[in-house]
Amino acid sequence: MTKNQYRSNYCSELNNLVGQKVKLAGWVRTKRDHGSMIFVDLKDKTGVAQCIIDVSEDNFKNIENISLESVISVDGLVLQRPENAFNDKVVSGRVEVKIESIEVLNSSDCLPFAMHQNDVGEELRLKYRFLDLRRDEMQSRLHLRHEVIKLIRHLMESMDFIEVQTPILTSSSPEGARDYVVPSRLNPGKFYALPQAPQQFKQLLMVSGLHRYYQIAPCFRDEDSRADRTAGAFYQLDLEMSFTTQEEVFEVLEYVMFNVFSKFKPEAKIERTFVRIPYEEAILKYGSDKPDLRVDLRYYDVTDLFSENCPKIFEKIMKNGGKVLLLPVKDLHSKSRKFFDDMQKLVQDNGAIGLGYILLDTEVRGPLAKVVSEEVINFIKERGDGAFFIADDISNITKYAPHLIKAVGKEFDLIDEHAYKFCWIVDFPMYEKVEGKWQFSHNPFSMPQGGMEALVTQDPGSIKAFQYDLVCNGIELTSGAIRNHKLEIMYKAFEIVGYSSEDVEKEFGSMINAFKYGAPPHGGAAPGIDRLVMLLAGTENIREIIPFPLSQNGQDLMMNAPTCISSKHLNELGLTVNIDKNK
RNA sequence: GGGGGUGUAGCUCAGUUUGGUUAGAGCAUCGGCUUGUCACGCCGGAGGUCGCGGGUUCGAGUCCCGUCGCUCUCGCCA
Repeated sequence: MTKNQYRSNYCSELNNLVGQKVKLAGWVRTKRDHGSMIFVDLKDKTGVAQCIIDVSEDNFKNIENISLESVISVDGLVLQRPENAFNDKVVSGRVEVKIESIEVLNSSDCLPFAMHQNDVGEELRLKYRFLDLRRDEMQSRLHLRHEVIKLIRHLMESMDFIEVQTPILTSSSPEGARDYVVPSRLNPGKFYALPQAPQQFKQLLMVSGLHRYYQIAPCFRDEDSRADRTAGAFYQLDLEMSFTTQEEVFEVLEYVMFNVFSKFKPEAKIERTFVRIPYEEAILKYGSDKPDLRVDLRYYDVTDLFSENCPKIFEKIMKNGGKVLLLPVKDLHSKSRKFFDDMQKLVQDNGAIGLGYILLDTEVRGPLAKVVSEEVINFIKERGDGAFFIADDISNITKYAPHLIKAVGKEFDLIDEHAYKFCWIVDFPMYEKVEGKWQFSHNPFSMPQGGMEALVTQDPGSIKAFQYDLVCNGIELTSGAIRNHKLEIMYKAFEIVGYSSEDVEKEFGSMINAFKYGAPPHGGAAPGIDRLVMLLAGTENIREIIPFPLSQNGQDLMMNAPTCISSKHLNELGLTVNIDKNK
């Protein structure tokens, strides 16, 4: 502890200083006025110290008017409290400071909300974020975020990764999310884009001969926000390795996640290595490529059991290549009609046509009882005493199947709320068909499994990529890939989605050019830092662990961003604003 | 861009279903009392453009239309 003009000690280190003079500085958290004597709880970074003002002494006239959250510095004597006044809820609760002199360093206006209040509306909290962050709960979130990032840096450096800063002003790229753009004064009419991720830069660093790169990198995507997706900027642990394999990337991230969760969630006892689930299997078992493995339920693909004796209602779906999935549930027959109606409504609200179910108790009951075969009944019997059926296109099933599995899991108490269940989703399809045209289903720079031969000989829909996600509790924490570092394979891969080599060179010129000069095989991933901290903090929305988040509409309610700029400013940039101001 | 929720005192909310006296409560604030409290306590006062604009009505916090903020969500997020 270095003494300075403001303090000699912190509030939580007074227990062994009885009889000594100290100087403390901090915020007036609460005041308790007993007439001739006032208790002041002084709060600093370490905690709270109770200070006493004896108002009968002349030098404290009017001091009872000192407002809450004012910043003060006090000189005083540390005293043992009377035994009946111990407060063991506070570290320094057995001592107190008798104030001898007090200096108001900055007084506070009347507060917009009380510091102990934890039901303040988010709008007000964002407007007064500096006060909101002063609350204990938010302080601990700031500290958690710092500790997580500090540990990550340590872990990455222990594995020979070096941190490199990449540009914030870069060029717009055609694929992906909407860009945030910044007008260029020196190049009127032209715009920078803020990077959606340092994707191309980190690949270029691999070409530069960097062995292992990482960065706590800001990423900017101009898309609508969600509870787990903030507007504006978010942060990734961006990493890339040369001469690497998918397995090696997994090892690195399993090491990071294991250490981070072991430190901050030791009671969760997470696995040292994570289960791998091929994309197709995840979709059929959980209806999702980000399954929440805490829920002890799964679907079964029973399409084949319906190939003969197909009930009429499933006929059309199956003819068009749809699937029939079965969700067996124990004790399902005990549920009321209302529960089934609720589930029906849930899936329909999320795009399902309907929801079938069968109950097996003394007899076979339910809307599908009459139409399914003995074989199906037996299949259910082995796994429960009832089951839900969904029959639909796979692309549609993924919209509601995860909701159903979660709701049923909740109803039957089959969710281990305190667990952290990780899995790798692997073998993502390279392409998907959208409105009759092939598109990259993920990152266009991923290496197709099977390389050039696969691109030339296989149906695009059957080609898998070295593309993987790391999922925890139904949240996509990481996306990554082994990259395509061979130009001829790149051109071919783009050709399938309708890009000529000229198009590719035009859109991704810098990377294409670099790949002509000795690009090593490389790959990496990018875990979302905010989502990781959110998981560790257990908050309902991601803004709780972001110091200064934007609102859902992308506004900073404290700084009043974004704002209009002056016409002089616009002229300098060669811009005219073309919106109806009256609107 | 679509759908849902929400907006009343500085804060958290009641009142809106069924239009009708001066729009209430708790906390905070202000004044008074108070020497062992610790989110101290007791007494009293002040505090309102019911988000904003328009309409219906003798009369609107309440009904209708429009609009804005916040939020959840679908689309979107290679």
